[in-house]
Amino acid sequence: MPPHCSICDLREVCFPCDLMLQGTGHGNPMVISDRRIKQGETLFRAGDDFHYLYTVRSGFFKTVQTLEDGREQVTGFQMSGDMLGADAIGPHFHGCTAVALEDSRVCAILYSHIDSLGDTMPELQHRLHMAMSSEIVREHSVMLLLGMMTAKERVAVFLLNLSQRLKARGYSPTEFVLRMTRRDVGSYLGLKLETVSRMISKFRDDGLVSAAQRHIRVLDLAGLKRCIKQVEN
Amino acid sequence: MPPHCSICDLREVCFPCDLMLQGTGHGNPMVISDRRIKQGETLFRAGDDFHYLYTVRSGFFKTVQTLEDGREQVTGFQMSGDMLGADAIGPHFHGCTAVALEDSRVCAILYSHIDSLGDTMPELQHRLHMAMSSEIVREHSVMLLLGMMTAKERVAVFLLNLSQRLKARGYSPTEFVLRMTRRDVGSYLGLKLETVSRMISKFRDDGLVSAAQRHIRVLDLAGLKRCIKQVEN
DNA sequence: CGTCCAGTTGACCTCCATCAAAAAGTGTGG
DNA sequence: CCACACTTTTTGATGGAGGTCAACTGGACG
Repeated sequence: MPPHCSICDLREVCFPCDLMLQGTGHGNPMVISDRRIKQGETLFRAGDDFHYLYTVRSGFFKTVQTLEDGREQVTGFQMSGDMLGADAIGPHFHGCTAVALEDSRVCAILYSHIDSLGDTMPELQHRLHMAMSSEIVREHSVMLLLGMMTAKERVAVFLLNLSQRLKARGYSPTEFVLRMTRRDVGSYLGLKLETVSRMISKFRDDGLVSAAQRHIRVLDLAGLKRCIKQVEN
Repeated sequence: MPPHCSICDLREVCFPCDLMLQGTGHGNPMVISDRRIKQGETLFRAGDDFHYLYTVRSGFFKTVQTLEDGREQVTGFQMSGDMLGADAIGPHFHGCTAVALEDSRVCAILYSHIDSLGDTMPELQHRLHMAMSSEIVREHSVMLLLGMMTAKERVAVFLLNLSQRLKARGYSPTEFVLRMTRRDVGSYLGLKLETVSRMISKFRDDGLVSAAQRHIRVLDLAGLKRCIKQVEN
């Protein structure tokens, strides 16, 4: 497993950072880096035993939660630096399925080692806390979105958030390709795919974005932001 | 601060359990137990500096998240044993406000000590992970509720979930008093208070519950469960 | 006893879901 | 390279679940 954290592009955003370099001393390397997942394949499935936390090295994932009756919802989209699998620490098995939306690479970190390494690497523990806490914060904002926002606002928030995250990773915040279908976007936002399509068309008609299928160009960032918060409650 | 974890009723559900007994060795007690919060008062407010994680000893809280434009949503209800404040670990300040819905008591645990105590108490770290992970799981299920369920299903899920949690704490699962207003319930479920009221009235008309204001008696648990999953998607 | 807030219920309306059809894109095998 | 099948996206027409507005009821409390 060639690439180690010290030379990883994600040192700044990946939660274990380069703390893992020295391994565990148990004879096993703590990080399995550069596991590859092809587009459409799963990193883990709901119900799988929990052993590893993952961080995305490159590529794009969605996590899907399923209800007993078969209904399912996308609970998140993960890109480079994002953590996957933390919801499995409590129950000891994965509650959602992680699907690669393009060919991707991940690092896998053996959780049992993180959990028992507080003594030698207190900083590592703290970073895991930070990552999990951030996930809770993110989910609170999704709850606000799902509970309080109109369809137009939801799609605007989605695009702005994606733009923001791409920018933070050095990509263009104004021109990008969606890796997920309208159905996935709708599922994440609590909308039907037709509604997502309509809202994007509306943004196009209003001159806020230019959109051809999954290729999005944001023309008026401020205008998109103005689409939010125009509802009173 | 008289009551210590070893004699606490919540040993089984409270995440730090009785691991805290010995204090930190820094001269400060690690746990401030039995802090009292009166009905209507806040334990912390959005924007407050983060120092303590809390667990509810007795009473009932709601957490409220606010959007820039003033819209706000209830993101959770917490009862004995539940943790409060974990969303502040990452940002170092609280993102939501915790309001006591009845006179309540909490334990406060100094986070900086948890964070630096991995060496002496690895089990404590793991329990914090578990608690945070469980919160993520819970929020995933709320996302499903907000994104996929009808008003009737949401209210049924809410009542069943409350019943379940009360039962786990030794209270009657079929007869209880809501500590929150219809507006709070609606905010949590992404519904208007009138809709919540209508759904409860409907359950009453269907003989599933008897409800007089906040006093709820569940008459047909199985019937309530059947209200869920009758939607196809 | 009057005030105030929470809760209930009704009438109406709006936003988004649903259903449908066509267009555009993608992949596969001949 | 093209034909064909299949998926994704767009757009229109219609309907329904839940929001909005309003009136009324009933406890709680001074």
